[in-house]
Amino acid sequence: MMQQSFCSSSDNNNNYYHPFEVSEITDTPSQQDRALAALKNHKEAEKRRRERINSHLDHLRTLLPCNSKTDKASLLAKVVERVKELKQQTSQITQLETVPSETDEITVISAGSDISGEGRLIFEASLCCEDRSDLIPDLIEILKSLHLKTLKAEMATLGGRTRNVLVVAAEKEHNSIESIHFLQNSLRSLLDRSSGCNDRSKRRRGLDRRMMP
Amino acid sequence: MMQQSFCSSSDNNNNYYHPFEVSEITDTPSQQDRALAALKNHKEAEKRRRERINSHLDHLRTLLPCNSKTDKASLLAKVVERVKELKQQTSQITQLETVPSETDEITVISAGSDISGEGRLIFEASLCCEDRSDLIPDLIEILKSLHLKTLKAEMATLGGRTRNVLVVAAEKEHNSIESIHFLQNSLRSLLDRSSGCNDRSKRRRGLDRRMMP
DNA sequence: CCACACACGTGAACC
DNA sequence: TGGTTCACGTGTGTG
Repeated sequence: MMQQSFCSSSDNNNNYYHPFEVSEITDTPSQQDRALAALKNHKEAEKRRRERINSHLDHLRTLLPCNSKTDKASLLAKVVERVKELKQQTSQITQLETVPSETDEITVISAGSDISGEGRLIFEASLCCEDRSDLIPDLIEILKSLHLKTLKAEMATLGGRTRNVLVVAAEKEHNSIESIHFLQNSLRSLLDRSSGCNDRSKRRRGLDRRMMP
Repeated sequence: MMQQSFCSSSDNNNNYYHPFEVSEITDTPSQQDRALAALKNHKEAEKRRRERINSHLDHLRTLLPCNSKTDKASLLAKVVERVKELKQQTSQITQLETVPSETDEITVISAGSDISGEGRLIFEASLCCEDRSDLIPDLIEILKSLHLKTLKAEMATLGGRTRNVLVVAAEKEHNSIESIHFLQNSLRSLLDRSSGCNDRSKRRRGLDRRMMP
């Protein structure tokens, strides 16, 4: 190790004051000094870089379920897993358009947009119809019967109409297309139950109101 | 530098037939062989280790909003931020007890349980009272007026009673204690508006029904 | 002794 | 040019 720094930087020859110390290289003393200083600089900069990286790694160790003795590689592997996991959990929990419209609507779409498909199937179901007090209980019953887990629910009411947007997760063992159709049909029957008791004469109660601004 | 590759891999001295090539070292030829093989092994193992770490770093690069040319250190800094952010987002989006009780209740608690206090203030507000159709719009109006962002809303109705559990976030510039009291008072007035029109004679409509099983 | 993981100093490459 | 980042081979410590 020592010979590295020796032969690379500290070699100096043709020193005017100590000509015998220098033998085979043709650098001037000033060139020597400069090279030496550069090497020292380089060494210190590299050390700072290592410290910066390691400090971030230590920080990550405190954020994950692992002690301070876990490998760098294992730690990074855990980090990768955790980021993927958290990303999937939160990717669908974002802004949705929840303002009720004047026309009844049912939409059920697959929302598994991220690449890592190792999680559950995620759907976004939207139901827009006249408001009624039993709507939510009925909706809950439907989700329960279909074994769907609600990750997020947004509800907005405006002028007697309501829009409910649900992000739901189905277990992996279920078929994606089937689950979508079941949910669509169930919501359709729910909407049919509501029709006939419309009350369009209600005045709008205010401006845009949404659960998640 | 050269002597590294020289003595490590490509050179093969310690030839039994040229013992004089080794002069000042006291190792026997077999010892030399073993040392050389060990060094080669070591070199290769270290390379594998580097590749393992870098492969995880590359994987992380694909998971974050950054190109493939970002620094290791900057990348790790981004990862730290992202994990903290996602952790906070999802730490509060977990199971909550949402079954309505027979007694009216209002609770507002600070839910900023994670150490990193650089995020928004997070509260969990729970309101349990008789169900009425205007409850949700009124609740939305309150959150809007207090500039609170709803991260999660759970609602359950059971036998004409309802429990709403909200996880809300307040901007950093607001005072934590003040926001809690404002929210508590607003919910109290909301509950007062409901009282007087109770309808306890309603039969329970079913068993436990909750939005998020 | 060997397998493993880490820090170090250095040359190369890129602005 | 100098400043910064990377890969490399090596020394060292721990199990």
